[in-house]
Amino acid sequence: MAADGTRTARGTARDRILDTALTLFYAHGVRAVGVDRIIEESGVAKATFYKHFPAKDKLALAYVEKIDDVCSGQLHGAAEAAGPDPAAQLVGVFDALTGMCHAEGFRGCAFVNAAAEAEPGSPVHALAVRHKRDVRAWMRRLAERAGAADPDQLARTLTLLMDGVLAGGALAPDPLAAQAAKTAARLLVQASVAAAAEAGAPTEAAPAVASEAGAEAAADAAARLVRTR
Amino acid sequence: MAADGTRTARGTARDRILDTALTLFYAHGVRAVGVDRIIEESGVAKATFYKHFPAKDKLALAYVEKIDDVCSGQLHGAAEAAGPDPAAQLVGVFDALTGMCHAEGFRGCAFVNAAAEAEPGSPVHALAVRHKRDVRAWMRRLAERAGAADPDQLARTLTLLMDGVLAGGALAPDPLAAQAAKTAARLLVQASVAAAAEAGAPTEAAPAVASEAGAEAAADAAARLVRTR
DNA sequence: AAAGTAACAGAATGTTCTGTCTACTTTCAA
DNA sequence: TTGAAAGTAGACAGAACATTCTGTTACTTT
Repeated sequence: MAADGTRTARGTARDRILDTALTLFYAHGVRAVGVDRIIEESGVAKATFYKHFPAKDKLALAYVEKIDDVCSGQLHGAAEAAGPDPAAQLVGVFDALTGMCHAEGFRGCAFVNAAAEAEPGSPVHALAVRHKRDVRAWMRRLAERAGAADPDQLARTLTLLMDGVLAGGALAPDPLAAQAAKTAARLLVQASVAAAAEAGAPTEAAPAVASEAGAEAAADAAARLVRTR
Repeated sequence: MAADGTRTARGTARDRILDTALTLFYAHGVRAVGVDRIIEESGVAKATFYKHFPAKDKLALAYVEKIDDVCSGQLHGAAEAAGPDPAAQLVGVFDALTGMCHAEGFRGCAFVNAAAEAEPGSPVHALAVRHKRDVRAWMRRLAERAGAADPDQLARTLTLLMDGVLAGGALAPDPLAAQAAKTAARLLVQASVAAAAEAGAPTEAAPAVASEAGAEAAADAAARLVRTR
């Protein structure tokens, strides 16, 4: 075995450390897991550990970076799977949440959890902030392309729903939460798109009592909301 | 001073400990704050500390209990301030979130943060779960009294928004988040109530294309959603 | 006046954790 | 073949942390 030199059981020593940290940090929290345990469970020598990660903080940062990659990938994947229509993609994103919530050992949003343990100015916290900002910016672009009346507002609201599913999911393990969020998202997207479809001046128009098109679409969506699933 | 015997600067020794813990635990996390620091900052003797809280875990539990009281009080207060109409109360709850987000040192949902550091079976975690469940049950009752088409679904969706504001607020300090959530909540409540107002059979009716009343209300709300603020 | 209670001050203990250091082994490439 | 690179095993120092223990002060109740 280990025909490729520095690799043992699975992957590089660095990969094993990071994989182990991913599991343990997410399951128990960054502070609750000592380096000794990571070293033992990844089957690596202590010197090797500190060669790759000069301090525990660096490993924590690498952990959040990895989560960033994985999470963004899942969101983008779910959006693409919903087809080419941006409005459908905005709704499709919520399928990724369903997957996350049903994953074995789901324990809420890794960014929120990690940030809860990190000091507000720290690299880990900053990275978590950036991740959330990037997701919202991405959804804002989707909302623009979908022709939403106020892309900023829509993106904000949808990311609130997403955060709610992930964060709240750690406490109230409600399998219907993601479903409810998706249904609400569909309503919000349709209402925003429909309302924009007619109001010529999108910003600060008159009292603007929405006319037929918007009303019908919103009502249609509302009816769907009502019928739960 | 200290005319009442066992009290020193402010309140009982126990109160001072709990107050200090409230501040420090929320600001830095439960694990990050040592008992020594709490003892020092609350100006209490070590023996006194361990007399009131036999272990740090007990203090952590008391901390979450206190947060439970405070938070529930704020939510109920905001609902009452919105007047007697249950639908208005459901929306008014979101005013409490605005207050929380703008409070000095806001760092997200204390329950989510505490749960992130606690093991899933632990008392602290269980209490956080119960809190979220209670809030949702309370909102479900409000939704029932408001005549929502599906109170369960509506309560679920609204609590998702709330969790999103609180949890996400720790990362992306967005002052408009609570506002956006409230706007979306108003839309969702109106849509649900309006849709129920006409469908004789509330559950599994026909395709039920919503008629005037629901359409108008939903559209009105949609228009408001569109105009951001 | 005596006893009881609640608080104070701070030393001492044992565990846990991070990070360093020494010494030996394996692997690949020059 | 030799030597750099990467790894293994584990002892060790030093800090932090939770918890216990000893002894003192002050006020209240009997």
